[in-house]
Amino acid sequence: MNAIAFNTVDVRPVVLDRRPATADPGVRMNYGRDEEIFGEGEASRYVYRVISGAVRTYRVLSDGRRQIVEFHTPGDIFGLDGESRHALGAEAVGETVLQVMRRDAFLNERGADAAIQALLKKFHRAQAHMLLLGRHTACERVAAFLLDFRKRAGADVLDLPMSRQDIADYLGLTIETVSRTFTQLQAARQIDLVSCRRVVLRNRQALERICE
Amino acid sequence: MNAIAFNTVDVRPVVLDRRPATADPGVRMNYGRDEEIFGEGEASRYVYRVISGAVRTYRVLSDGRRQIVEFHTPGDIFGLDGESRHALGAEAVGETVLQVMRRDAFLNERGADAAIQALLKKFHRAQAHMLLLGRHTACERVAAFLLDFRKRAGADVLDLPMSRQDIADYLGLTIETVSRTFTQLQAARQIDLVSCRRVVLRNRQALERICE
DNA sequence: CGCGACCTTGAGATGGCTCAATACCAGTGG
DNA sequence: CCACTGGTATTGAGCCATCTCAAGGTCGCG
Repeated sequence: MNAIAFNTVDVRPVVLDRRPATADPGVRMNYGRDEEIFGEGEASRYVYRVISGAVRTYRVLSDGRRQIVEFHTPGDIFGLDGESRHALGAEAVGETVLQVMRRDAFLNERGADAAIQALLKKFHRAQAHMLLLGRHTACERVAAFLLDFRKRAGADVLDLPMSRQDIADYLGLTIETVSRTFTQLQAARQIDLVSCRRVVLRNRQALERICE
Repeated sequence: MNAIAFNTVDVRPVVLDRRPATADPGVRMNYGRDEEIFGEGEASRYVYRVISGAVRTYRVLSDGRRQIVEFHTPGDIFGLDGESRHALGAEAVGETVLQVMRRDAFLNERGADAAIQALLKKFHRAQAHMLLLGRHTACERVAAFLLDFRKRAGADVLDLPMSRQDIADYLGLTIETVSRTFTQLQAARQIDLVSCRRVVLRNRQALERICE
């Protein structure tokens, strides 16, 4: 089980904030490891905010190839993909707690501003990810991935909640290539693999240089 | 590296236009081939709708690698990337006419609904593109690209406005691979290369099968 | 202690890349 | 009308980053 509760930090409004009558304060739900939150093609009625844990959103091709579109960690909002139906599937990476809101409430009542901000942010991330997938080498991808998680964690010691396979499917690589790249970065003294899920960044600047 | 030009700019604001007080119907502007519409990092004050022609939005790495994030054809809206500054650059692919609107007007006054719809659509496309870049073969990418343009054109005869280099940078391939793949598809009787910019789809179903 | 899930490592195969030559085509000037 | 030029596209040959296939290794847990 994940002893890796990604951040204890930031527990946002642990309080169901007081909010105008109509607005949906959000219900909390718990999900276990690999549990499905919603499936591709399913009606999209809710929007989710990660309270703790982590979520992956993904698409799969009929032959099993999978692309993880994004990992969501505490504070992130997801579920806005697709119009009336989800274009992506979503699963909990480890034990995860989510705040669930009605989608229409989020998009409308609540003042569309929050929705627009969330969407702009997602769109921005999507662009960066495209550049990564289209034009970066394996090493650059892994370095960017680590730096992204460093940013979320706020510290150089990362407890990655996801498996190598998840990372591979996120970066558009194979599990073997991801593993080898980790090993390489360790050999280059840029990271320390304390365990396979625990990575310490030893030389952040070098990693940043790799990504340019 | 990319064959991006330094062609002489051809007069920007060909436009004048009576602009009603608040509700912004949009000013029209013309752009010449390869002319910059906005640059990466530039303040993002406007949102654009393509009237005619085509636009590419892209990012470049310092060493010249370029990823075209999206092609925009008539009816498409772009310029919503980034928050206060553009995360992408935008250039006219060929002679292009745009309708320009103030960004804040688009996002607010105008009823955020249009903005949300546009963003959701873009986000959706971005996801599909990630799957393409991360998990598709060269052949699948080119087939998907052609089908995407077929959809926009509404006919099996496509007049592609962009160069092979543009296509390559959009699909995360090299120009040579794109060229070879076109040749292959022609050999397989799935397309006809009337000229390098004019492609006829001879067997759409086969192409769809390639993309699954 | 042994099982199962996951990760790492090795060796060989390969798709797409790089480098390089050639072809095409429109414009230009002789 | 043709030769020349510059930009773009195609084709070929060899290479290399990443993938595939396969064999161990590690670790948590019953």
